[in-house]
Amino acid sequence: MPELPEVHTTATFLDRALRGKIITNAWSDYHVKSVQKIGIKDSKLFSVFSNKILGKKILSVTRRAKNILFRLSDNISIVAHMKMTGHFLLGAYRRKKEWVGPIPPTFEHEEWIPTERGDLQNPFNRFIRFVISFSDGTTLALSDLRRFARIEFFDTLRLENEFKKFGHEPLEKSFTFTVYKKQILKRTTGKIKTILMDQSIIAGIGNIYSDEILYSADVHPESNPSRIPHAELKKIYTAMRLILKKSIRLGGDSMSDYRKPDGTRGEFQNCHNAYRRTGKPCKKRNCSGIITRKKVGGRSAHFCPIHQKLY
DNA sequence: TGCAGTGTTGCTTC
DNA sequence: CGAAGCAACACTGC
Repeated sequence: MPELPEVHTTATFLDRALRGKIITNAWSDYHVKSVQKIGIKDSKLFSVFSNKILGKKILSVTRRAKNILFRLSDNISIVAHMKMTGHFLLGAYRRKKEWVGPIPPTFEHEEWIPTERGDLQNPFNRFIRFVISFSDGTTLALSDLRRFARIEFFDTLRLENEFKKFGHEPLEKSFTFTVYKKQILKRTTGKIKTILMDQSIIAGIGNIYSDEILYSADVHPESNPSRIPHAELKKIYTAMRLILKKSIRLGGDSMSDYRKPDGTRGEFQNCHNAYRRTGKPCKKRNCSGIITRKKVGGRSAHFCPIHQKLY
Protein backbone atom coordinates (compact mmCIF):
# COMPACT_ATOMS: atom_id res chain seq x y z
CA MET A 1 0.00 0.00 0.00
CA PRO A 2 2.94 2.33 0.25
CA GLU A 3 2.26 5.40 -1.88
CA LEU A 4 4.27 8.62 -2.10
CA PRO A 5 4.12 9.68 1.60
CA GLU A 6 4.99 6.20 2.89
CA VAL A 7 7.84 5.72 0.42
CA HIS A 8 9.07 9.24 1.13
CA THR A 9 9.05 8.63 4.91
CA THR A 10 10.95 5.37 4.46
CA ALA A 11 13.55 6.81 2.09
CA THR A 12 14.21 9.82 4.32
CA PHE A 13 14.54 7.60 7.39
CA LEU A 14 16.87 5.15 5.66
CA ASP A 15 18.99 7.92 4.17
CA ARG A 16 19.72 9.28 7.62
CA ALA A 17 20.35 5.80 9.05
CA LEU A 18 22.38 4.16 6.29
CA ARG A 19 24.34 6.83 4.45
CA GLY A 20 28.04 6.00 4.47
CA LYS A 21 27.62 2.43 5.73
CA ILE A 22 29.25 -0.59 4.10
CA ILE A 23 27.24 -3.67 3.11
CA THR A 24 28.71 -6.83 4.62
CA ASN A 25 26.03 -9.44 4.06
CA ALA A 26 22.77 -10.12 2.28
CA TRP A 27 20.08 -12.75 2.52
CA SER A 28 16.79 -13.40 0.79
CA ASP A 29 14.17 -16.14 0.72
CA TYR A 30 12.68 -15.22 -2.62
CA HIS A 31 13.15 -13.60 -5.99
CA VAL A 32 15.33 -10.55 -6.09
CA LYS A 33 14.97 -9.57 -9.70
CA SER A 34 17.92 -7.91 -11.36
CA VAL A 35 17.60 -5.69 -14.36
CA GLN A 36 18.77 -8.64 -16.44
CA LYS A 37 15.56 -10.36 -15.32
CA ILE A 38 17.32 -12.93 -13.19
CA GLY A 39 14.57 -14.51 -11.14
CA ILE A 40 16.38 -15.28 -7.92
CA LYS A 41 14.51 -18.32 -6.71
CA ASP A 42 17.58 -20.32 -5.79
CA SER A 43 20.57 -19.41 -3.69
CA LYS A 44 23.00 -19.64 -6.61
CA LEU A 45 21.26 -16.84 -8.46
CA PHE A 46 20.90 -14.85 -5.28
CA SER A 47 24.66 -14.94 -4.89
CA VAL A 48 24.90 -13.14 -8.23
CA PHE A 49 22.96 -10.32 -6.67
CA SER A 50 24.69 -10.34 -3.31
CA ASN A 51 28.17 -10.48 -4.84
CA LYS A 52 27.42 -7.23 -6.63
CA ILE A 53 26.47 -5.36 -3.48
CA LEU A 54 28.84 -6.82 -0.87
CA GLY A 55 31.51 -4.33 0.18
CA LYS A 56 29.67 -1.41 -1.41
CA LYS A 57 28.96 1.80 0.44
CA ILE A 58 25.53 3.45 0.66
CA LEU A 59 25.86 6.90 -0.88
CA SER A 60 22.22 7.94 -0.54
CA VAL A 61 18.66 6.67 -0.22
CA THR A 62 16.04 8.61 -2.17
CA ARG A 63 12.57 8.23 -3.69
CA ARG A 64 11.27 8.34 -7.25
CA ALA A 65 7.55 7.62 -7.82
CA LYS A 66 6.83 4.74 -5.42
CA ASN A 67 10.38 3.38 -5.65
CA ILE A 68 13.13 3.55 -3.04
CA LEU A 69 16.49 4.13 -4.65
CA PHE A 70 19.69 3.08 -2.90
CA ARG A 71 22.69 4.63 -4.61
CA LEU A 72 25.83 2.56 -3.90
CA SER A 73 29.50 3.11 -4.64
CA ASP A 74 30.92 1.97 -8.00
CA ASN A 75 27.87 3.19 -9.95
CA ILE A 76 25.61 0.50 -8.59
CA SER A 77 22.03 1.07 -7.47
CA ILE A 78 19.31 -0.93 -5.82
CA VAL A 79 15.72 -0.02 -6.66
CA ALA A 80 13.03 -1.34 -4.34
CA HIS A 81 9.27 -1.27 -4.92
CA MET A 82 7.08 -2.21 -1.95
CA LYS A 83 3.95 -3.03 -4.01
CA MET A 84 1.14 -3.96 -1.59
CA THR A 85 2.48 -5.06 1.76
CA GLY A 86 6.23 -4.48 1.70
CA HIS A 87 8.02 -2.28 4.20
CA PHE A 88 11.58 -1.88 5.39
CA LEU A 89 12.49 -2.38 9.02
CA LEU A 90 15.71 -1.11 10.41
CA GLY A 91 17.34 -2.51 13.49
CA ALA A 92 20.33 -3.97 15.15
CA TYR A 93 20.45 -7.68 14.68
CA ARG A 94 21.35 -9.31 17.93
CA ARG A 95 22.11 -12.99 17.71
CA LYS A 96 24.54 -14.91 19.81
CA LYS A 97 26.01 -16.55 16.75
CA GLU A 98 27.40 -14.37 14.05
CA TRP A 99 25.29 -14.62 10.91
CA VAL A 100 27.42 -15.83 8.00
CA GLY A 101 26.37 -16.62 4.45
CA PRO A 102 22.90 -17.00 3.04
CA ILE A 103 21.41 -18.66 6.09
CA PRO A 104 17.86 -17.49 6.79
CA PRO A 105 17.99 -15.49 10.00
CA THR A 106 15.05 -15.98 12.32
CA PHE A 107 13.70 -12.61 13.33
CA GLU A 108 12.07 -13.43 16.63
CA HIS A 109 10.83 -10.21 18.11
CA GLU A 110 13.07 -10.68 21.12
CA GLU A 111 15.97 -10.42 18.75
CA TRP A 112 14.69 -7.36 16.97
CA ILE A 113 15.72 -4.03 18.43
CA PRO A 114 14.19 -0.99 16.79
CA THR A 115 16.62 1.90 16.55
CA GLU A 116 14.08 4.19 18.18
CA ARG A 117 11.28 3.55 20.62
CA GLY A 118 8.78 1.36 18.76
CA ASP A 119 6.67 -1.75 19.03
CA LEU A 120 8.98 -4.64 19.72
CA GLN A 121 6.02 -6.91 19.08
CA ASN A 122 6.13 -6.09 15.39
CA PRO A 123 3.72 -8.64 13.90
CA PHE A 124 5.45 -8.52 10.55
CA ASN A 125 8.75 -10.01 11.60
CA ARG A 126 7.63 -13.40 10.36
CA PHE A 127 7.28 -11.99 6.87
CA ILE A 128 10.92 -10.95 6.56
CA ARG A 129 11.98 -11.77 2.99
CA PHE A 130 15.22 -9.92 2.53
CA VAL A 131 17.99 -8.70 4.83
CA ILE A 132 21.08 -6.59 4.27
CA SER A 133 23.57 -6.14 7.09
CA PHE A 134 26.19 -3.45 7.49
CA SER A 135 29.70 -3.35 8.93
CA ASP A 136 28.54 -1.54 12.07
CA GLY A 137 25.97 -4.22 12.92
CA THR A 138 22.94 -2.39 11.52
CA THR A 139 20.49 -4.56 9.61
CA LEU A 140 17.90 -3.58 7.06
CA ALA A 141 15.06 -6.05 6.55
CA LEU A 142 12.20 -6.16 4.05
CA SER A 143 8.95 -7.46 5.52
CA ASP A 144 6.42 -8.43 2.86
CA LEU A 145 3.44 -10.64 3.60
CA ARG A 146 2.32 -11.08 0.01
CA ARG A 147 5.76 -11.26 -1.63
CA PHE A 148 4.86 -8.70 -4.28
CA ALA A 149 7.71 -6.35 -3.44
CA ARG A 150 10.58 -6.19 -5.89
CA ILE A 151 14.21 -5.38 -5.31
CA GLU A 152 16.16 -4.78 -8.47
CA PHE A 153 19.78 -4.18 -9.23
CA PHE A 154 20.75 -1.43 -11.67
CA ASP A 155 23.73 0.27 -13.18
CA THR A 156 23.33 3.80 -11.76
CA LEU A 157 24.07 5.31 -15.16
CA ARG A 158 21.07 3.51 -16.65
CA LEU A 159 18.64 4.70 -14.01
CA GLU A 160 17.76 7.98 -15.66
CA ASN A 161 16.59 6.11 -18.70
CA GLU A 162 14.67 3.60 -16.61
CA PHE A 163 12.84 6.37 -14.73
CA LYS A 164 11.74 8.16 -17.90
CA LYS A 165 8.50 6.18 -17.80
CA PHE A 166 7.38 8.06 -14.67
CA GLY A 167 5.52 11.34 -14.83
CA HIS A 168 5.93 14.46 -12.70
CA GLU A 169 6.67 14.41 -8.99
CA PRO A 170 3.58 16.11 -7.52
CA LEU A 171 5.46 17.91 -4.74
CA GLU A 172 8.24 19.33 -6.86
CA LYS A 173 8.36 23.12 -7.22
CA SER A 174 8.45 22.76 -11.00
CA PHE A 175 5.10 20.96 -10.95
CA THR A 176 3.06 24.16 -11.11
CA PHE A 177 -0.69 24.34 -11.64
CA THR A 178 -0.12 25.12 -15.32
CA VAL A 179 2.07 22.03 -15.80
CA TYR A 180 -0.42 19.90 -13.87
CA LYS A 181 -3.41 21.09 -15.89
CA LYS A 182 -1.65 20.35 -19.15
CA GLN A 183 -0.80 16.84 -17.94
CA ILE A 184 -4.32 16.11 -16.68
CA LEU A 185 -5.89 17.29 -19.93
CA LYS A 186 -3.57 15.12 -22.03
CA ARG A 187 -6.19 12.40 -21.59
CA THR A 188 -9.51 13.44 -23.07
CA THR A 189 -11.09 10.11 -22.16
CA GLY A 190 -10.92 8.25 -18.89
CA LYS A 191 -11.85 9.12 -15.36
CA ILE A 192 -10.14 11.60 -13.08
CA LYS A 193 -9.36 8.99 -10.39
CA THR A 194 -7.65 6.72 -12.91
CA ILE A 195 -5.65 9.65 -14.28
CA LEU A 196 -4.48 10.76 -10.82
CA MET A 197 -3.19 7.21 -10.26
CA ASP A 198 -1.48 6.95 -13.66
CA GLN A 199 2.23 6.83 -12.78
CA SER A 200 3.23 8.05 -16.23
CA ILE A 201 1.29 11.30 -15.67
CA ILE A 202 1.77 12.01 -11.94
CA ALA A 203 4.10 9.71 -10.01
CA GLY A 204 3.30 8.44 -6.53
CA ILE A 205 -0.48 8.64 -6.04
CA GLY A 206 -2.41 5.43 -5.40
CA ASN A 207 -5.86 4.44 -4.20
CA ILE A 208 -5.84 6.00 -0.74
CA TYR A 209 -4.63 9.45 -1.76
CA SER A 210 -6.68 9.67 -4.97
CA ASP A 211 -9.84 9.04 -2.92
CA GLU A 212 -8.86 11.59 -0.27
CA ILE A 213 -7.82 14.23 -2.83
CA LEU A 214 -11.08 13.98 -4.80
CA TYR A 215 -13.18 14.04 -1.62
CA SER A 216 -11.42 17.19 -0.52
CA ALA A 217 -11.79 18.80 -3.95
CA ASP A 218 -15.56 17.96 -4.14
CA VAL A 219 -15.06 16.08 -7.42
CA HIS A 220 -16.63 12.70 -8.25
CA PRO A 221 -13.96 10.07 -9.11
CA GLU A 222 -15.67 9.17 -12.40
CA SER A 223 -15.58 12.73 -13.75
CA ASN A 224 -14.23 13.23 -17.23
CA PRO A 225 -11.15 15.44 -16.81
CA SER A 226 -11.96 17.60 -19.84
CA ARG A 227 -15.36 18.52 -18.34
CA ILE A 228 -14.04 19.50 -14.91
CA PRO A 229 -14.25 23.31 -14.48
CA HIS A 230 -11.05 25.30 -13.98
CA ALA A 231 -11.88 26.07 -10.34
CA GLU A 232 -12.34 22.37 -9.50
CA LEU A 233 -9.13 21.44 -11.32
CA LYS A 234 -7.40 23.95 -9.09
CA LYS A 235 -9.05 22.46 -6.00
CA ILE A 236 -7.72 19.01 -6.97
CA TYR A 237 -4.23 20.46 -7.44
CA THR A 238 -4.27 22.24 -4.09
CA ALA A 239 -5.74 19.24 -2.27
CA MET A 240 -3.14 16.96 -3.83
CA ARG A 241 -0.23 19.02 -2.52
CA LEU A 242 -1.82 19.59 0.90
CA ILE A 243 -2.84 15.98 1.53
CA LEU A 244 0.46 14.46 0.41
CA LYS A 245 2.40 16.91 2.58
CA LYS A 246 0.11 16.31 5.54
CA SER A 247 0.60 12.55 5.30
CA ILE A 248 4.38 12.95 5.05
CA ARG A 249 4.22 15.07 8.20
CA LEU A 250 2.25 12.27 9.91
CA GLY A 251 4.69 9.56 8.77
CA GLY A 252 2.35 8.00 6.18
CA ASP A 253 -0.68 5.72 6.37
CA SER A 254 -0.50 2.56 8.52
CA MET A 255 -4.09 1.38 8.10
CA SER A 256 -2.68 -1.79 6.55
CA ASP A 257 0.82 -3.26 6.79
CA TYR A 258 2.97 -0.18 6.37
CA ARG A 259 5.28 0.75 9.25
CA LYS A 260 8.08 3.26 9.52
CA PRO A 261 11.57 1.69 9.50
CA ASP A 262 11.65 1.80 13.32
CA GLY A 263 8.51 -0.36 13.44
CA THR A 264 6.16 2.43 14.56
CA ARG A 265 2.97 3.42 12.77
CA GLY A 266 2.30 6.47 10.67
CA GLU A 267 -0.82 8.43 11.61
CA PHE A 268 -2.58 9.33 8.36
CA GLN A 269 -5.12 6.47 8.72
CA ASN A 270 -6.75 8.58 11.47
CA CYS A 271 -7.43 11.38 8.98
CA HIS A 272 -9.40 9.51 6.28
CA ASN A 273 -12.52 11.25 5.07
CA ALA A 274 -13.37 8.77 2.32
CA TYR A 275 -11.00 5.84 2.01
CA ARG A 276 -12.46 2.69 3.65
CA ARG A 277 -15.31 4.68 5.22
CA THR A 278 -18.03 2.91 3.20
CA GLY A 279 -21.50 3.37 4.74
CA LYS A 280 -20.32 6.04 7.18
CA PRO A 281 -21.65 9.62 7.15
CA CYS A 282 -19.77 12.22 5.16
CA LYS A 283 -17.69 14.40 7.47
CA LYS A 284 -18.07 17.55 5.42
CA ARG A 285 -20.01 20.28 7.22
CA ASN A 286 -23.71 20.39 6.36
CA CYS A 287 -23.37 17.38 4.04
CA SER A 288 -25.86 14.55 4.51
CA GLY A 289 -24.03 12.09 2.23
CA ILE A 290 -23.06 8.51 3.03
CA ILE A 291 -19.67 7.33 1.78
CA THR A 292 -20.16 4.97 -1.15
CA ARG A 293 -17.83 2.42 -2.66
CA LYS A 294 -17.76 1.73 -6.37
CA LYS A 295 -15.30 0.12 -8.76
CA VAL A 296 -13.64 2.79 -10.90
CA GLY A 297 -11.09 1.59 -13.41
CA GLY A 298 -10.85 -1.72 -11.60
CA ARG A 299 -10.09 -0.11 -8.22
CA SER A 300 -12.50 0.51 -5.39
CA ALA A 301 -13.24 4.21 -5.15
CA HIS A 302 -14.69 5.64 -1.93
CA PHE A 303 -16.56 8.92 -2.24
CA CYS A 304 -19.49 11.02 -1.05
CA PRO A 305 -22.18 10.98 -3.77
CA ILE A 306 -23.73 14.22 -2.44
CA HIS A 307 -20.96 16.81 -2.34
CA GLN A 308 -18.56 15.23 -4.88
CA LYS A 309 -19.98 16.44 -8.19
CA LEU A 310 -19.84 14.43 -11.41
CA TYR A 311 -18.61 16.44 -14.38
C1' DT B 1 -16.72 -22.72 5.65
C1' DG B 2 -15.70 -20.51 1.43
C1' DC B 3 -14.85 -16.81 -1.09
C1' DA B 4 -14.69 -11.87 -1.97
C1' DG B 5 -11.80 -8.09 -0.73
C1' DT B 6 -7.35 -5.86 -0.21
C1' DG B 7 -3.98 -2.49 -4.10
C1' DT B 8 0.38 -2.09 -7.51
C1' DT B 9 2.31 -3.17 -11.60
C1' DG B 10 2.75 -5.38 -15.81
C1' DC B 11 1.24 -8.60 -19.05
C1' DT B 12 -2.39 -10.37 -22.12
C1' DT B 13 -6.55 -9.83 -24.60
C1' DC B 14 -10.01 -7.49 -27.07
C1' DC C 1 -3.92 2.78 -29.97
C1' DG C 2 -6.52 2.30 -25.38
C1' DA C 3 -9.28 -0.21 -22.07
C1' DA C 4 -10.23 -3.99 -19.40
C1' DG C 5 -9.11 -8.09 -17.04
C1' DC C 6 -6.12 -10.81 -14.57
C1' DA C 7 -1.94 -12.84 -12.26
C1' DA C 8 1.49 -12.41 -8.81
C1' DC C 9 0.44 -13.68 -3.34
C1' DA C 10 -1.42 -14.51 1.41
C1' DC C 11 -4.16 -13.20 4.87
C1' DT C 12 -8.65 -11.00 6.82
C1' DG C 13 -13.42 -10.50 7.36
C1' DC C 14 -18.03 -11.40 6.33
